[in-house]
Amino acid sequence: MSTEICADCPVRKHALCSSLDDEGVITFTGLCQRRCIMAGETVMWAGDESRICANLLSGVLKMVAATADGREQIVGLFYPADFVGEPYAEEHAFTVTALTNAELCTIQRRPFEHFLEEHSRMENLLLQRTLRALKEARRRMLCLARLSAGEKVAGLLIDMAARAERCARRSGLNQPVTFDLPMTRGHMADVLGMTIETVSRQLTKLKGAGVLALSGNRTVTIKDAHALRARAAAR
Amino acid sequence: MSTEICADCPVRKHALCSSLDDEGVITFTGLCQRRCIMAGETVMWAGDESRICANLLSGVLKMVAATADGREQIVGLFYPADFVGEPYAEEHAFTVTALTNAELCTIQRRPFEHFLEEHSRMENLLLQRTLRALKEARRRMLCLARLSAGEKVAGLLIDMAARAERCARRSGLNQPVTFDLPMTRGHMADVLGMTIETVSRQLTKLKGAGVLALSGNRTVTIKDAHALRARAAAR
DNA sequence: CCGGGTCCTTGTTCTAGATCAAGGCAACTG
DNA sequence: CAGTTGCCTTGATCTAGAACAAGGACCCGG
Repeated sequence: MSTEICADCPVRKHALCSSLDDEGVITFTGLCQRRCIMAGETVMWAGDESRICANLLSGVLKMVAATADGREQIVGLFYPADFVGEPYAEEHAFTVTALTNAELCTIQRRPFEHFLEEHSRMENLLLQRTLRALKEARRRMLCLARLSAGEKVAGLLIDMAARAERCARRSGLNQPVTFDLPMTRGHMADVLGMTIETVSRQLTKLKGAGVLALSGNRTVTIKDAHALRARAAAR
Repeated sequence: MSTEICADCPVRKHALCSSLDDEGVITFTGLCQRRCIMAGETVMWAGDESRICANLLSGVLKMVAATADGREQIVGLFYPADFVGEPYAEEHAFTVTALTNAELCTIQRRPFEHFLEEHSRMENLLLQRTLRALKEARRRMLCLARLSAGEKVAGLLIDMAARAERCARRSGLNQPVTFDLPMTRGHMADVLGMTIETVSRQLTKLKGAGVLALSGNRTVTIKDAHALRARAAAR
């Protein structure tokens, strides 16, 4: 019965849980609890005690670092099947907030750490994912520090298009030369370390150059992927 | 006999190996090989096959990300007892170069991964370190994207002073209100995502304000730690 | 159909920091 | 010890992008 919660899990093939055998899943499920989150709602607050971790089932979350005087930087985005939380940390270093409505499969941090000890395949998978996240974060450091506004925006569009494409594949759809941005201009600015205005201007420029078409605020069509890639330059 | 290599290991209490029991150490040592590196020498090249990992015994290394056209960003610094390398990755994403003469304890990547499988305490320690490195990288993203030149330099000085202090503690010395920068202005600029000139100007400004004293190019004395902290602002 | 959100675009001005340029100061080298 | 080299400082100028400001498009509730 406790496995039933997993029967309809949209990410059971991709989340951390994919490393578990049937018996492991049953134990794990017993420790988990599903939770729905509304867009804009915060899941973890920087400075709060780190009590829960979670697998993201659906929706998109942002992880935000902030200075004392309120400047903000998005330091990570989470998509379905991603693991969220800070095991082994006493308190959260960052605030995690939903960009869209979302669903989480949560687990208490301590029991989770304990579970890892006894399920080294999951521990190993988490290690591999953490290493990948670290690599990604380091790449982003180069982006934030050294790329121009144009390069940043082009790069982000490519990332988001790739993400959309993968999701489309998964759900069997096709051809996402057109896709919806999962975030506002403001969030794009927060990811790229720029202002809303500059993001907007760069998009307008890409549109003017015939690289993109924009319809509505969120829908983007990549008309010239080659040109877009050229503008992203980096790596 | 193979353990002898560890007998004089300067970091055996702090490196990944500290998670091993005697028998583990013996096995591990058999897989390791010490290697000396000259300042300026590169240990791993971005794009090359990821064949080795290492524990740093002495010296300081930098990890550099670069764009195709040569812009560079230091995305990580490694100090004694730190783990270097990219397990589970087919190729290196970043270039690792010695800032000072250094000594490494290297191990082939594949055998290392295999060893982790069988020594879950080490795997767990690596996981914890990787999580900490990730947190650190994310903090740095905020720094790179949102802090002013003055805040960046003040913050880096505080970090380096703290690092120097810890090393001094370890080796039994005291009072490192005065310490040596482990890097040139150019490296500081590469860490902070700015230019040499701006770093230099910020240091001159701090000196002028009586916060620091500079003697020679590398030696720094923090005269007013409180003021320095105030200038670092962030977090 | 109106009023007030929220989000986005566009124009103008301003500035932090990059870029360009010129020395200064040690430390080596022959 | 004159010359070279590497690293650092300081000054002058330039510019990408921030900051400020205004208005437009869309949506939703009454």
